[in-house]
Formats: sequence, C-alpha cells, structure tokens
Amino acid sequence: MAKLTLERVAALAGVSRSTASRVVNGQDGVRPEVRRRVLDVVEVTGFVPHAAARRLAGQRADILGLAIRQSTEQVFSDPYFAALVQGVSGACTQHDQTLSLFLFRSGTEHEDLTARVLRTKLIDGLIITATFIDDPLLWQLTESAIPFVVVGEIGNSDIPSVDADNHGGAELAADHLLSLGRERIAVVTAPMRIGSAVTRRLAVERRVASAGRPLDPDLVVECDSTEEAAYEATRTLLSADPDAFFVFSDRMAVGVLRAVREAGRRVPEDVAIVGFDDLPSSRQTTPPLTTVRQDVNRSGEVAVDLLLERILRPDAPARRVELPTELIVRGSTVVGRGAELSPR
Amino acid sequence: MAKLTLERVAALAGVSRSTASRVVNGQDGVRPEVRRRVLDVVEVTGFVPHAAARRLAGQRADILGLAIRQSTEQVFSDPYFAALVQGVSGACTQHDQTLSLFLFRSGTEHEDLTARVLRTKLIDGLIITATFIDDPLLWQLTESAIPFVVVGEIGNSDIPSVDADNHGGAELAADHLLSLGRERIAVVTAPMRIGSAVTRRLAVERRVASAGRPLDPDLVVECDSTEEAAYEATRTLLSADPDAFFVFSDRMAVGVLRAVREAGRRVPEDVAIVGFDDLPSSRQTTPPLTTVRQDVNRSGEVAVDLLLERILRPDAPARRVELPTELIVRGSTVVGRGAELSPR
DNA sequence: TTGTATGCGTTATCAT
DNA sequence: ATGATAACGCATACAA
Repeated sequence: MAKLTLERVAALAGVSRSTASRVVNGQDGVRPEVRRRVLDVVEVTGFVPHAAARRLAGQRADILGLAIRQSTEQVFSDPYFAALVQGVSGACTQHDQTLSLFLFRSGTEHEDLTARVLRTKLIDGLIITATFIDDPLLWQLTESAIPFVVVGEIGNSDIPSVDADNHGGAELAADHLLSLGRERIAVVTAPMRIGSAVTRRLAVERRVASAGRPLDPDLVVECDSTEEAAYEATRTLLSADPDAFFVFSDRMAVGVLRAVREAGRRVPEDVAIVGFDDLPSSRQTTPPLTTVRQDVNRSGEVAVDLLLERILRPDAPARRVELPTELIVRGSTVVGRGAELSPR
Repeated sequence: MAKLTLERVAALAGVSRSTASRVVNGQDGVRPEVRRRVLDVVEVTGFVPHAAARRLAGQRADILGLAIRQSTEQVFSDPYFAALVQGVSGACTQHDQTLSLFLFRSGTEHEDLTARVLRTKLIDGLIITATFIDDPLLWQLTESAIPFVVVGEIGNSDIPSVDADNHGGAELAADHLLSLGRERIAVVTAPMRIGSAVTRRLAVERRVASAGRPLDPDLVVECDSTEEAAYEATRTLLSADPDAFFVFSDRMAVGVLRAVREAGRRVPEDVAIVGFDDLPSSRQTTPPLTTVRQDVNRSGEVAVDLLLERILRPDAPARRVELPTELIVRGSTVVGRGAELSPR
C-alpha cells in the first residue's frame, strides 16, 4: 500500500491537494459536498498530516513544550510537578497537541534548553515552571519570540501566567492560626527568589501584623524547598519557642512535622502546623496535615489554554490567572480532625 | 539578520549546502581544513538544524516518545513513573534527544495513541511502559514498524525490553521472610495481566514451596495496583491470619501496612511486610518499610539506550536487560531497623 | 573531495 | 470554489 499522504487522499477523493488541505484544516471555501467526500476518505484511511511537513510549510506543528527546572537531583518526584505534568498532558490530549517534556538543571543545561528547544524550531510554544524572580531564562525566551507562558509567580505582567491565589491562600492559613489563638507564629518559607514564596510570606506577615500580632523576625526562616531542609531549619527554629508554623509547602511541612514531634512537642496541642498544596499524602501524615489546597492539575490545564491563546494571538494582552484556594483543616491544627485511623 | 539555515552556514563557510550538511552530520569525506571552517561557522552562529526539515528529508528528528498508560485517574503521582520519566528525560538530554510524553488511558485513548503518535511521524522511536501481557498495543506497534522498546515484562522476546530482575528480587523477599521463620506468608499482587506481577508472584510461590512451606491459596489475593485497593484486600485477608506479607509494590504495601495496624496487629512482631521498589517515601512510613530496591531511574536510562540501538540497527536481535535488585531491611520485618525517629 | 539537483509532505499564493 | 505551483530547510544520489 502506497504511503498515506495528503496527495493520496486528494486523489482518492478526486480533488486537488489544495482542496484536500483546506478540508483537513477546516478552512471554508469548499463546497459542502466536496468537503464530505474528502472527509470520508480521511475517515476511512485514517489520514493524519505529517507533523514535520506541516511545520516546515510554515504552519503549526501542534507540539507544546513543558520545561521544568530541577532544583535538586530527584525533584521530579515532587508530587507537585507530577500533578502539573498530568494536567498539562491531559489538556494537550484534549486539544490535540503533542507534549514535549524538558527537565533541566539550573546550571549549564539551561542554556542548553534555549538552544535545543528553540533553535530546532519544533515546538509551537512553551510552558515553563519553577522559574525565579527575574529569571534570565524569561527574557531569553522573550527575546527568542517564542510564545510562552509561566506557571507560577513572576514580576513581569507582559507574560501570561497562572498560579494558585497565593495571597488569598496564605491569608486563609494566617486567619486560621490566629483564630486558634496562636501567639508565636513561625514561617518556614522557600527561597525568596521564588515568586510564590514571597507572596505567601508577605501575605501572612501582613495579616498577622494587622491582627495585632506581628511576626517575631526570629521565627521566620528561609530554606530550600525540600523536606530535609525544612526539617533542619525547624530544629533550629524550635529554640525560639513557636506555637504555630506556616510552611511554604506540604512537602516541607512534613519535615517540619517530623522535627517538631522529635523535639517532643505535641501537634497540634503545643504546635499547630499549616502547609500549602494539599498533596494526596498530606492526608496520611500523623497527624494529618492542615493545608491550603490548590488544584495543580487545573493549573496545568489553564497553562495550556493560555499558551494556545498566545500562539493564536501573540499580540493580545497577557492574561494572568489565579486559581482559588481552600483551607483544609486537619489534625495538625485541630485535635482529632481527619484522624489517621478513621474507618473512612 | 537573515534566517539561520544550513544554506547560510554553507555560504559563510564558502562551501556548498551538501558539504555543510556532511560536516554537521559528522560524515566523513570532507577535507579536515574545510570541516574546520564549517564547524567554526556553526560554532559562531550557533546553528542548529531545523528538526522538521530534517525529519522531512527522511532523516531522524532526534525525538523519542515515552508512552505511559494510566490505569487510574491520578496514576502519574505514582513515584515509580516519576522516577522513570526522570531517568528517560536525563538520558534523552545526554544523547541530544527531545522527549515527547504521552499519557493515555486504557480506553479509547489508546487507539488515539497509535494515531497521534505514529501517523504524525514525528518521533523516531517509542518507549512504552505499563503494558499488559499480550497487550494489543504491542502488536499494533509492531505492525506499525516504528522502533520501540518496553519497560517491564512482556512475553514477546522479539521486542527489546528492560526491567528489574523481578524473579531474583522476589526470591530475596521470600528468603528474608522464610529466614524470619514466618509460616503463613500472604501475597498481595497486582493483576496477573501485568507481566512483572506474574513473575514476582510465581518466584515467591516456588521459593517458599521449595522451602517446604507452600503458600496457602487463601493467602494470595490479586488487586489493583493502588494503595486503596491493597488496603481493602488486606482487610479481608487478615481473617485468614497471615504472619507475613509479600506485596507487589511499596505503594500497595502502604495500604497493607495501614490495614494491618488498624486491625490491631503489630508490625513486625505479629506481621512482617515486604514491599517492592524502595520508593523514597518507604523510609518514612511507620515502621519503615522493608523492600526490594530497584533502580527505576536507571531503567529509564537503559530504555533510551535500547531504543537508540534499535533505531540505529532495527534488524539486530532484540535485547532484554534485567537490572539487579537489592533487599533493604527495615522496621516492617525486623524490630527497630531504620526506625522513624532516628537522628539520621 | 565537493557541488548540483531532486524530493520529502504540507501550506500559501496566485490563477482560473 | 478549485487547482497549479512555489516555497519551507534539509539530506542524498549523482555528477564533476
């Protein structure tokens, strides 16, 4: 059997390549009857246009890229990214896009990224996450003129982006801890070069301050976004005698929880802990973790939507989407809530 | 500045397109001096061939696909796949390949997969995982003539594949439980349409049988490869009074552990539990999980190697690689081993 | 060893 | 409304 090309489809339908192309691309200016005929052939033969040829002819290839910076070795085991990839992948399937995944480390590989990704010209657009504030990568991408969107918080409003409502979410957490009557609230935050970390931290600081209980500077510590780093940081923090923790992420909160319990403090009686994300595993900790839920999966979907918008109309103003958050109260702040051994 | 094409590179180097092409593709038959000149231009300009054009001209595009079947909704949060993706991605970067990721569900999307992935002709080869024994997908791929490799166990030896040494690993687990003097060993296995599940189960069965302590059929249960399914299955199993569990995966073992402890049995005193994989989280359970470690990351790397081999020489005999496993003894089988509150 | 000419499968321009 | 034809950027058989 001969190769299945547009040419062949056209022949089978008794029309020219051009007409067949129009039909396949859903353009108008084709008699309904002819369109039907071509569509039938496509259906029967199962024709799918050759992506490379399409791209070469100056069209879209329907390939989207997702670039994730790996801070540490095994970062991809972070369930946050797992959920993100899942969301992006699902949306791609839905929109008939092929997904290209780029994991890269901050060092040399990031120059690599621009080279490989952009110069080979095979993706139509890029979703990038785990960026830093004023990340050089961002203006490198801007310069390259490739359509791209960011998942997370960045300063630049000329770039489309999506993230949880970090401000609102942090306020929910702060209000919760305040309502519990906590007096010495500690904050374990991710590095300040991460946009969302800044937002969450500031939101909490302002909220508790305006409630008349400003944060003790000794109770704020910044560390890497891993469980281990949070564990170590907390061990130090404990000497300043906090009665509550707002932690940047659930992943880090697990480290905090471990440190607190090892120090012999009871959770939540002596120390209350609130995380951020609501990972599936946060229900399984002892005690279960109170947290600010965000829908990362959905973030991925929105990112694809934004990117597709961008590709279609590169000159439209950049949109910023902030997804709602929700406070999930469990045993790490309120005794007996969402207990581990519940019969479901 | 004019567009950066091979043509332009050739002009700058004062040679023809063909010569430039040869140099870029590392072919010989070019005077060293000329080669140098072209290479310099490539260096200075930062030229990278247009992937689509390359592919269209009947060459490789240096794009590899990774297809993962999603059994349940959120399967990608399974750290196993996270590690696999990481390994594959790293190896791709190393070998200058672009990675395309395809997550698909078993239902309609699997036909989708062959259509989208194969007919658009943009990937050079495919790595596929989470396949079933006699998966129709496998011969669909074979038929399509695209080079592909499998991560996991399949019956067919004409297809290159890589996986942990499931047989050896299961024997390690069995020997361990036997050496602990356990008499009533239960097996919680993933569905038998999964190749590795069959292998592990049979290996354990034979091993304990040849030790004179054959498995009680009532103590073998098959369920979905999730924590929840394992939890439910175990609740039923407990009435048959096992004193040990061999569980298909760590993920499932967490469910088993929960069910056992909720039933008031002590782990490891009353019931010993061995998992498979050694996920990072298995160190953090209470008690920490004894398990058979496999290097999933490495599996991903090997998969890329195999695929590249396959693409290069499609007619070479298919290789099967089995990676070594290692028994990691922790608190779920031996009192006090790898205790949770250890100071590290 | 190097250059010329042709084709890969598609879209876009321009006729008809 | 439809068809012929020229790109798109590269590899390659063939010629020199």
